[in-house]
Amino acid sequence: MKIGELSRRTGVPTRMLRYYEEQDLLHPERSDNGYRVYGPTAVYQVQQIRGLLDSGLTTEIIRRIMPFLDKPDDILMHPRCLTPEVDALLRGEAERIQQRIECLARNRDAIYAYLAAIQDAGRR
Amino acid sequence: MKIGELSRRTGVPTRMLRYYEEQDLLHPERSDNGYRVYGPTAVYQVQQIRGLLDSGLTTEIIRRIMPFLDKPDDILMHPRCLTPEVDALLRGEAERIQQRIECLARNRDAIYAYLAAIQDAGRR
DNA sequence: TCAGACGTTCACATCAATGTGAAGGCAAGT
DNA sequence: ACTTGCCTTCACATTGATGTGAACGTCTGA
Repeated sequence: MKIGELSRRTGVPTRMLRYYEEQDLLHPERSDNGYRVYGPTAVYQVQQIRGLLDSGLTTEIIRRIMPFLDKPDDILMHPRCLTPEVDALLRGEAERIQQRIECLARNRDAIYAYLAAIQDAGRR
Repeated sequence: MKIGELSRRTGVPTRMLRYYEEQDLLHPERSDNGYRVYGPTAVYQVQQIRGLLDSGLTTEIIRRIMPFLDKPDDILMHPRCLTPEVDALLRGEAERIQQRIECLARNRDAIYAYLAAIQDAGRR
Protein backbone atom coordinates (compact mmCIF):
# COMPACT_ATOMS: atom_id res chain seq x y z
CA MET A 1 0.00 0.00 0.00
CA LYS A 2 1.08 3.59 -0.63
CA ILE A 3 1.42 6.33 1.94
CA GLY A 4 -1.98 7.87 1.29
CA GLU A 5 -3.83 4.66 2.00
CA LEU A 6 -1.83 4.02 5.14
CA SER A 7 -2.66 7.53 6.24
CA ARG A 8 -6.34 6.97 5.62
CA ARG A 9 -6.34 3.66 7.44
CA THR A 10 -4.55 4.99 10.51
CA GLY A 11 -5.65 8.58 10.63
CA VAL A 12 -2.05 9.70 10.80
CA PRO A 13 -1.07 12.45 8.33
CA THR A 14 1.37 11.51 5.61
CA ARG A 15 3.73 14.13 6.96
CA MET A 16 4.03 12.13 10.15
CA LEU A 17 4.47 8.82 8.37
CA ARG A 18 7.43 10.31 6.54
CA TYR A 19 8.71 11.70 9.81
CA TYR A 20 8.51 8.31 11.50
CA GLU A 21 10.52 6.88 8.65
CA GLU A 22 13.13 9.61 9.09
CA GLN A 23 13.23 8.61 12.76
CA ASP A 24 13.84 5.00 11.79
CA LEU A 25 10.54 3.76 13.13
CA LEU A 26 9.14 2.68 9.78
CA HIS A 27 11.04 1.17 6.88
CA PRO A 28 8.82 1.00 3.81
CA GLU A 29 10.10 -0.38 0.55
CA ARG A 30 10.26 1.83 -2.49
CA SER A 31 8.72 1.11 -5.85
CA ASP A 32 10.38 1.98 -9.15
CA ASN A 33 9.07 5.50 -9.15
CA GLY A 34 10.29 6.19 -5.65
CA TYR A 35 6.90 5.86 -3.96
CA ARG A 36 6.88 4.38 -0.45
CA VAL A 37 5.32 0.94 -0.33
CA TYR A 38 4.06 -0.37 3.01
CA GLY A 39 3.23 -3.94 3.94
CA PRO A 40 -0.13 -4.75 5.52
CA THR A 41 1.33 -4.92 9.03
CA ALA A 42 2.30 -1.26 8.78
CA VAL A 43 -1.16 -0.32 10.03
CA TYR A 44 -0.52 -1.99 13.37
CA GLN A 45 2.99 -0.66 13.55
CA VAL A 46 1.73 2.87 13.12
CA GLN A 47 -0.94 2.39 15.78
CA GLN A 48 1.75 1.03 18.04
CA ILE A 49 3.97 4.03 17.45
CA ARG A 50 1.10 6.45 18.00
CA GLY A 51 0.12 4.81 21.25
CA LEU A 52 3.63 4.96 22.61
CA LEU A 53 4.16 8.54 21.51
CA ASP A 54 0.88 9.58 23.11
CA SER A 55 2.01 7.86 26.27
CA GLY A 56 5.03 10.07 26.53
CA LEU A 57 7.75 7.94 25.00
CA THR A 58 10.12 9.65 22.61
CA THR A 59 10.87 8.43 19.12
CA GLU A 60 14.35 7.58 20.30
CA ILE A 61 13.14 5.22 22.99
CA ILE A 62 10.53 3.74 20.71
CA ARG A 63 13.19 3.09 18.12
CA ARG A 64 15.25 1.22 20.67
CA ILE A 65 12.55 -0.96 22.15
CA MET A 66 10.48 -1.62 19.04
CA PRO A 67 12.75 -4.41 17.80
CA PHE A 68 11.88 -6.36 20.92
CA LEU A 69 8.13 -5.92 20.81
CA ASP A 70 5.95 -8.42 18.99
CA LYS A 71 8.92 -10.27 17.63
CA PRO A 72 8.32 -13.76 16.27
CA ASP A 73 10.03 -16.38 18.36
CA ASP A 74 12.73 -16.84 15.74
CA ILE A 75 14.69 -13.96 17.11
CA LEU A 76 14.34 -15.17 20.65
CA MET A 77 16.32 -18.23 19.69
CA HIS A 78 19.47 -16.15 19.65
CA PRO A 79 20.12 -15.15 23.21
CA ARG A 80 23.37 -13.66 21.96
CA CYS A 81 21.29 -10.65 21.09
CA LEU A 82 20.90 -9.87 24.75
CA THR A 83 24.03 -8.00 25.67
CA PRO A 84 24.07 -6.66 29.22
CA GLU A 85 23.46 -3.20 27.84
CA VAL A 86 20.34 -4.23 25.98
CA ASP A 87 19.11 -6.11 29.00
CA ALA A 88 19.59 -3.06 31.19
CA LEU A 89 17.96 -0.83 28.60
CA LEU A 90 14.89 -3.03 28.38
CA ARG A 91 14.54 -3.51 32.10
CA GLY A 92 15.00 0.19 32.74
CA GLU A 93 12.47 1.13 30.12
CA ALA A 94 9.99 -1.44 31.38
CA GLU A 95 10.31 0.03 34.84
CA ARG A 96 9.77 3.56 33.65
CA ILE A 97 6.74 2.36 31.74
CA GLN A 98 5.48 0.74 34.91
CA GLN A 99 5.90 4.04 36.73
CA ARG A 100 3.80 5.77 34.14
CA ILE A 101 1.15 3.11 34.36
CA GLU A 102 0.90 3.51 38.09
CA CYS A 103 0.66 7.27 37.85
CA LEU A 104 -2.01 7.09 35.18
CA ALA A 105 -3.98 4.40 36.98
CA ARG A 106 -3.94 6.41 40.18
CA ASN A 107 -5.38 9.41 38.44
CA ARG A 108 -7.87 7.46 36.41
CA ASP A 109 -9.14 5.99 39.66
CA ALA A 110 -9.29 9.41 41.24
CA ILE A 111 -11.40 10.71 38.39
CA TYR A 112 -13.78 7.78 38.52
CA ALA A 113 -13.98 8.05 42.29
CA TYR A 114 -14.92 11.68 41.93
CA LEU A 115 -17.59 10.92 39.36
CA ALA A 116 -18.94 8.10 41.50
CA ALA A 117 -19.10 10.31 44.56
CA ILE A 118 -21.00 12.94 42.66
CA GLN A 119 -23.36 10.35 41.31
CA ASP A 120 -23.85 9.13 44.83
CA ALA A 121 -24.46 12.56 46.23
CA GLY A 122 -26.96 13.28 43.49
CA ARG A 123 -28.96 10.14 44.21
CA ARG A 124 -29.50 11.16 47.79
CA MET B 1 9.15 26.75 51.93
CA LYS B 2 10.79 28.76 49.16
CA ILE B 3 11.30 27.73 45.57
CA GLY B 4 14.86 26.54 46.03
CA GLU B 5 13.95 24.07 48.70
CA LEU B 6 11.00 22.77 46.73
CA SER B 7 13.31 22.33 43.78
CA ARG B 8 15.78 20.38 45.89
CA ARG B 9 13.10 18.20 47.37
CA THR B 10 11.51 17.34 44.05
CA GLY B 11 14.46 17.46 41.69
CA VAL B 12 12.53 19.81 39.44
CA PRO B 13 14.45 22.94 38.38
CA THR B 14 13.17 26.26 39.69
CA ARG B 15 12.65 27.37 36.13
CA MET B 16 10.06 24.64 35.74
CA LEU B 17 8.34 25.41 39.02
CA ARG B 18 7.86 28.96 37.84
CA TYR B 19 6.63 27.66 34.51
CA TYR B 20 4.06 25.41 36.20
CA GLU B 21 2.83 28.41 38.10
CA GLU B 22 2.53 30.37 34.88
CA GLN B 23 0.50 27.45 33.53
CA ASP B 24 -1.80 27.65 36.54
CA LEU B 25 -0.76 24.30 37.94
CA LEU B 26 0.77 25.69 41.14
CA HIS B 27 -0.41 28.63 43.20
CA PRO B 28 2.17 29.51 45.82
CA GLU B 29 1.64 32.38 48.20
CA ARG B 30 3.98 35.33 48.17
CA SER B 31 5.86 36.70 51.13
CA ASP B 32 6.42 40.41 51.71
CA ASN B 33 9.49 40.54 49.53
CA GLY B 34 7.77 38.79 46.66
CA TYR B 35 9.32 35.39 47.21
CA ARG B 36 7.17 32.38 46.37
CA VAL B 37 6.10 30.46 49.47
CA TYR B 38 4.95 26.87 49.04
CA GLY B 39 3.02 24.75 51.52
CA PRO B 40 4.30 21.31 52.49
CA THR B 41 1.89 19.55 50.13
CA ALA B 42 3.52 21.25 47.18
CA VAL B 43 6.06 18.43 47.04
CA TYR B 44 3.35 15.91 46.23
CA GLN B 45 1.66 18.26 43.84
CA VAL B 46 4.86 18.69 41.89
CA GLN B 47 5.43 14.96 41.76
CA GLN B 48 1.89 14.58 40.56
CA ILE B 49 2.41 17.12 37.81
CA ARG B 50 5.69 15.55 36.75
CA GLY B 51 4.16 12.11 36.59
CA LEU B 52 1.32 13.29 34.43
CA LEU B 53 3.56 15.31 32.14
CA ASP B 54 5.88 12.34 31.71
CA SER B 55 2.86 10.25 30.86
CA GLY B 56 2.04 12.43 27.92
CA LEU B 57 -0.63 14.74 29.34
CA THR B 58 -0.32 18.41 28.46
CA THR B 59 -0.29 21.19 31.00
CA GLU B 60 -3.67 22.25 29.69
CA ILE B 61 -5.28 18.91 30.43
CA ILE B 62 -3.55 18.65 33.77
CA ARG B 63 -4.85 22.07 34.68
CA ARG B 64 -8.38 20.99 33.89
CA ILE B 65 -8.40 17.69 35.73
CA MET B 66 -6.23 18.57 38.72
CA PRO B 67 -9.05 20.24 40.62
CA PHE B 68 -10.83 16.90 40.70
CA LEU B 69 -7.92 14.78 41.86
CA ASP B 70 -7.30 14.20 45.54
CA LYS B 71 -9.98 16.63 46.55
CA PRO B 72 -11.24 16.43 50.12
CA ASP B 73 -14.82 15.26 50.27
CA ASP B 74 -16.02 18.75 51.02
CA ILE B 75 -16.08 19.63 47.38
CA LEU B 76 -17.88 16.46 46.51
CA MET B 77 -20.82 17.61 48.53
CA HIS B 78 -21.67 20.12 45.85
CA PRO B 79 -22.82 18.11 42.88
CA ARG B 80 -23.70 21.41 41.26
CA CYS B 81 -20.06 21.51 40.25
CA LEU B 82 -20.64 18.72 37.80
CA THR B 83 -22.02 20.41 34.75
CA PRO B 84 -22.55 18.08 31.80
CA GLU B 85 -19.45 19.58 30.19
CA VAL B 86 -17.25 18.82 33.17
CA ASP B 87 -18.67 15.34 33.37
CA ALA B 88 -17.91 14.74 29.71
CA LEU B 89 -14.46 16.20 30.08
CA LEU B 90 -13.61 13.96 33.00
CA ARG B 91 -15.03 10.83 31.44
CA GLY B 92 -13.30 11.55 28.16
CA GLU B 93 -9.99 12.16 29.85
CA ALA B 94 -10.33 9.07 32.01
CA GLU B 95 -10.93 7.02 28.89
CA ARG B 96 -7.93 8.44 27.12
CA ILE B 97 -5.86 7.71 30.20
CA GLN B 98 -7.19 4.17 30.15
CA GLN B 99 -6.12 3.84 26.52
CA ARG B 100 -2.62 4.91 27.43
CA ILE B 101 -2.51 2.48 30.31
CA GLU B 102 -3.49 -0.38 28.07
CA CYS B 103 -0.92 0.54 25.48
CA LEU B 104 1.82 0.85 28.06
CA ALA B 105 0.85 -2.36 29.83
CA ARG B 106 0.85 -4.24 26.56
CA ASN B 107 4.35 -3.12 25.81
CA ARG B 108 5.65 -3.61 29.31
CA ASP B 109 4.40 -7.17 29.10
CA ALA B 110 6.00 -7.62 25.71
CA ILE B 111 9.33 -6.49 27.07
CA TYR B 112 9.15 -8.76 30.09
CA ALA B 113 8.04 -11.63 27.88
CA TYR B 114 11.04 -11.06 25.70
CA LEU B 115 13.40 -10.99 28.65
CA ALA B 116 11.81 -14.11 30.10
CA ALA B 117 12.12 -15.95 26.82
CA ILE B 118 15.79 -15.07 26.57
CA GLN B 119 16.31 -16.18 30.14
CA ASP B 120 14.57 -19.39 29.27
CA ALA B 121 16.61 -20.01 26.15
CA GLY B 122 19.81 -19.38 28.02
CA ARG B 123 19.00 -21.90 30.73
CA ARG B 124 18.65 -24.67 28.19
C1' DT C 1 -3.84 14.28 -24.06
C1' DC C 2 -5.04 16.65 -20.33
C1' DA C 3 -6.91 17.22 -15.48
C1' DG C 4 -6.90 15.87 -11.04
C1' DA C 5 -5.40 13.07 -7.41
C1' DC C 6 -1.43 11.42 -5.44
C1' DG C 7 3.43 11.01 -4.81
C1' DT C 8 8.30 13.19 -4.03
C1' DT C 9 11.74 16.50 -1.49
C1' DC C 10 12.91 20.82 0.73
C1' DA C 11 12.11 24.30 3.82
C1' DC C 12 10.21 27.24 6.95
C1' DA C 13 6.70 27.82 10.97
C1' DT C 14 4.51 26.52 15.29
C1' DC C 15 3.70 24.71 19.91
C1' DA C 16 4.80 22.85 24.38
C1' DA C 17 8.30 21.84 27.49
C1' DT C 18 12.69 23.11 28.90
C1' DG C 19 17.52 25.32 29.08
C1' DT C 20 20.16 29.32 30.06
C1' DG C 21 21.78 33.80 30.99
C1' DA C 22 21.44 38.71 32.26
C1' DA C 23 20.43 42.29 35.58
C1' DG C 24 19.15 43.25 39.84
C1' DG C 25 16.97 42.81 44.81
C1' DC C 26 17.04 40.33 49.45
C1' DA C 27 19.07 37.71 53.44
C1' DA C 28 22.24 35.60 56.48
C1' DG C 29 27.04 34.80 58.25
C1' DT C 30 31.66 36.43 59.12
C1' DA D 1 29.79 46.30 55.62
C1' DC D 2 30.58 42.90 52.44
C1' DT D 3 30.28 38.45 50.42
C1' DT D 4 27.65 34.63 49.12
C1' DG D 5 23.60 32.49 47.86
C1' DC D 6 18.94 32.68 46.95
C1' DC D 7 15.29 35.18 45.08
C1' DT D 8 12.94 38.13 41.33
C1' DT D 9 11.62 39.16 36.21
C1' DC D 10 12.70 39.32 31.32
C1' DA D 11 14.17 37.33 27.30
C1' DC D 12 16.14 34.59 23.97
C1' DA D 13 17.52 29.57 22.55
C1' DT D 14 16.62 24.69 21.90
C1' DT D 15 14.40 20.22 21.23
C1' DG D 16 10.76 17.07 19.69
C1' DA D 17 6.54 16.51 17.50
C1' DT D 18 3.79 18.71 14.19
C1' DG D 19 1.63 21.93 10.50
C1' DT D 20 1.95 23.88 6.00
C1' DG D 21 3.27 25.26 1.55
C1' DA D 22 6.15 25.43 -2.60
C1' DA D 23 7.85 23.24 -6.66
C1' DC D 24 7.78 19.38 -9.18
C1' DG D 25 7.15 14.22 -10.90
C1' DT D 26 3.62 10.22 -11.62
C1' DC D 27 -0.48 7.71 -12.42
C1' DT D 28 -5.24 7.23 -14.08
C1' DG D 29 -9.71 8.08 -16.16
C1' DA D 30 -12.63 11.02 -19.29
